[in-house]
Amino acid sequence: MTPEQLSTAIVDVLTTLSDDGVLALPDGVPASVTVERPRQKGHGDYATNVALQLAKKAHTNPRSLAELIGARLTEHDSVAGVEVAGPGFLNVTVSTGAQGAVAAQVVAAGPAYGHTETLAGQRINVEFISANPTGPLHLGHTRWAVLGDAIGRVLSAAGADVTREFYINDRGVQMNHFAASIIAAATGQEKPEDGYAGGYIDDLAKAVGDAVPGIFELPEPERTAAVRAKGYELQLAEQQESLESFNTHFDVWFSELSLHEEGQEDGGVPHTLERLKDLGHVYEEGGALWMRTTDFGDDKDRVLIKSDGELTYFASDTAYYLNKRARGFDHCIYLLGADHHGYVGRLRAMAACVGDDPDQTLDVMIGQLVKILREGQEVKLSKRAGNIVTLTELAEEIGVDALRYSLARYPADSPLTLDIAEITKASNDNPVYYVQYAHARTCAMLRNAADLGMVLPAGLADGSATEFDPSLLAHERDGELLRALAEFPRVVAAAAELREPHRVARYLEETASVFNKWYDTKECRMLPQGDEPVMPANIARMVLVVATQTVVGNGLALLGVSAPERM
RNA sequence: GCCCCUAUAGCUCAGAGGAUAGAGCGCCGGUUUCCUAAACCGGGCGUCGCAGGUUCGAUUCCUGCUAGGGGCACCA
Repeated sequence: MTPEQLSTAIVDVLTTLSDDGVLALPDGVPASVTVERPRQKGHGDYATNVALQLAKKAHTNPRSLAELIGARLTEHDSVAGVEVAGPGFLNVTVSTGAQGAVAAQVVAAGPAYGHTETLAGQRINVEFISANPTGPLHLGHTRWAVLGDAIGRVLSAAGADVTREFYINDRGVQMNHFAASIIAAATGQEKPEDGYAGGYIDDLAKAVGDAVPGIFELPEPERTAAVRAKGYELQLAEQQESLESFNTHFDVWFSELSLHEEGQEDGGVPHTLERLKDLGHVYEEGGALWMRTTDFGDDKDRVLIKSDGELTYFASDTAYYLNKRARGFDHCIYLLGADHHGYVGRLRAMAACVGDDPDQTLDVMIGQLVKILREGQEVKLSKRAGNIVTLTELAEEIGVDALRYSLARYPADSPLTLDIAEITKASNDNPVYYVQYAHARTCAMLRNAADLGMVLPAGLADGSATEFDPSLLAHERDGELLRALAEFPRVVAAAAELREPHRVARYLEETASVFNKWYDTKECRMLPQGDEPVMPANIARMVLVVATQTVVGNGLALLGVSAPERM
């Protein structure tokens, strides 16, 4: 019996009581009730506060209501006992067989276990990183790479239709600075004011020259245009490769420039400006075109076209938003760094200006910045040469799994300090290895089981597995592990709804710990010892181990971290 | 001045309004004729920043303060 099934059982009891006229609920029977794992041993396998919640509405006191519900709930086949405790909690003990059956449910679901339909029907666009294609991705992008990717995976697992999108800022003066910097490096000139520096520019200059011989000898403005195009191409490819090798995948690489091209209907910049004018939210002042975002809570109005005729970044942003909406997305998630939090107000106002309710369609997540310690010293990021910490370097130094996991286990709004020494430690001190080890351990056990000729019972999916007796998982440790595994779908659903993938990581650490304790319990040995024959209890525990392997493997997959079979 | 985030054990941090607030690290001590000891067991650590409020119940929600970080462009 999973917590969801228990919740349903309690709702059924409430419905019965209500139908029988024993209980009067003015607002009707709730669709679901809260079922949680009590922190305290002795408070049952599961507890519900339903009586505390409903007592006032039902004009009774919590304890009497709890007694009433408890009496009926006890009759349920899967419920072994119910106690009323404290101010009116119901502490429920699940029957051994019903609890053990969870293992079969997990194994039957396999890679789909943990997936739900809680966000089914939602089309969600997750935009993250969205760096300028003028340099390598660095530490500042790495956290969003991990979180955005994991949020995408978790949303998909909750049934949403997800598109992960990278917005390429390939338009604007920075692209010309970029080209000028490459040309300066190639021709041995001083780097220009506002230019880009760093060793990667020298490398890029060489690569551009190799790719297009004679490119630096072209006359202007052909030279700048050609260098800009080739440099952009190479730099974008470098970003894409580094993300691919970081196990971070995008469905769409969206060019800002494309918003300005001919033929863009919905979401094209000219079209967007027309639409805004029609909607009456723009005005001219001082030779510039403004959007009246203050009508919708922004601090000040924002410029769309500068007095020199140049379009602002905000004009592209607005067009891009409309473009996403025109592509059918109900929710647009933006992951931005804390240094961009000032954008939240204008993005929301902009959505309101075009007739949307930002509470419904916009989800701007502001992530706090990451500090990194090397040998106890903060690594200072600087745009000056040599002081850039790139995603690729970090992944090489720390390892993709350890880096991803270390960033994924904290909520986005928590400021974060990563100590390189700590997260590169290949030991149980390091949560990533602790979790991966639990997975590797299940694999080792199952290899041994296979050697002994143990096979997983057939028919686990439809409950016809006669060789699996769930009531043999009767040890206290069996119950703890089963309840941990039963939690997984709720954790994934919560992670998706709250856009908090760190919940998956924390859950995995907890589950790995419960599994290791189970493993060290003599009474719960999965393999027969010596020349003992394989008993039904060994088979039952084997199902439990496969279930654990499934959950840990599925959970790591949601974080984009590998689940090794050996370590 | 205005806005956002944060404040929980010595350190790094979890903690969808629930019962006696947790984990890891660090410190001390133990466990292996037994499926991977990258594991497990034991030992102590707290005015949940401060003050009000909502609630049967607040570390959690609201308000005000205090402290730290970040942000307030016709930049990209």
